[in-house]
Amino acid sequence: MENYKIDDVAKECGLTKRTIRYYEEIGLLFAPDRSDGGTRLYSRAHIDQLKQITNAREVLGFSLQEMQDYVSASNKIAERHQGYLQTEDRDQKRKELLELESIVAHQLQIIDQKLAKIAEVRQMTEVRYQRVQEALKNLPE
Amino acid sequence: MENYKIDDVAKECGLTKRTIRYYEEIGLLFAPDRSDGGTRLYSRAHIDQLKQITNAREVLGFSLQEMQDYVSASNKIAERHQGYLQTEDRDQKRKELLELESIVAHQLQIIDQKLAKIAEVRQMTEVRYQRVQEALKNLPE
DNA sequence: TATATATTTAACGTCAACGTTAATTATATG
DNA sequence: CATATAATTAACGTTGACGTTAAATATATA
Repeated sequence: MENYKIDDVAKECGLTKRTIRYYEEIGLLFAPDRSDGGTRLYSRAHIDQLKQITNAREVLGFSLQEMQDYVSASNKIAERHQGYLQTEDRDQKRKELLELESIVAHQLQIIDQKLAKIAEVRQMTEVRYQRVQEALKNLPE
Repeated sequence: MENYKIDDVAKECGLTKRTIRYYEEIGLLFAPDRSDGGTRLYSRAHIDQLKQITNAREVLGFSLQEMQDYVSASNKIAERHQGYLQTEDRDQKRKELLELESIVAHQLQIIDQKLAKIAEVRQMTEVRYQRVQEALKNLPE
């Protein structure tokens, strides 16, 4: 299992080292293991998660605060799916799942709104592009 | 032709008055006519343009600086399309049009990248949603 | 026309999301 | 193993995008 140092992660994810430490500081990113000397050692899972975070942030336009909720929800779902957290009582479990369902449903709703809006903007931009093309065609030689 | 005051515009566009003045200040919005007393009087065109700006900004994730370039290009195209700016020489005209073409083509490219990314994020979110649904179904009564 | 409400400019304040710097310690390399 | 390069924490700095306040007009309304 390979290890990556912070600069490797930064380059692969297109972020700065400061940003990565900052994300860890505010609890957006899992703290990685450390070497004996204290150097952060990342795994591929960290890199993948970081990429997902920046991707989601970019398309959703969320603040880092909002991203924490987003990430928190998806982590809970991942944990559950891997078989952890199976010890609580039924009512508690159901309640938590229903809350997760509502959160993720809301996220889907936001995403779909974004999709609709971006389609609209694309349409308007496309029209502009065609106008420029037309103007170029109509230019006398 | 109706006139709107800044608070009407703010409400319809979902912005604050400060934001609208700020956009005008940095040249993102055309300065509207004023009453004799100095009160800003907006037309429907202003409102429509402002809505387009906020829409595009939201989906593209542009900074206000980047939006200026975006708006500047679309304004040039609109002017041209309405028959202004027809007096320069052919080479100059062609050069400008080619530059506009490149700018708008780039915008389309960015939009399509966004669309691809958002589709990816939607897919992952959808998977999470299904997992929650599944977990709810598998809950013993 | 008096008065309440809204608008204007100017200036300073704020907050998120990092950037930058410095001093210190780790790790890699000839 | 010496030394160059990289990582760490801590702290202060910066920047974009407005918020807020104040003092002076303008506009709307009883």
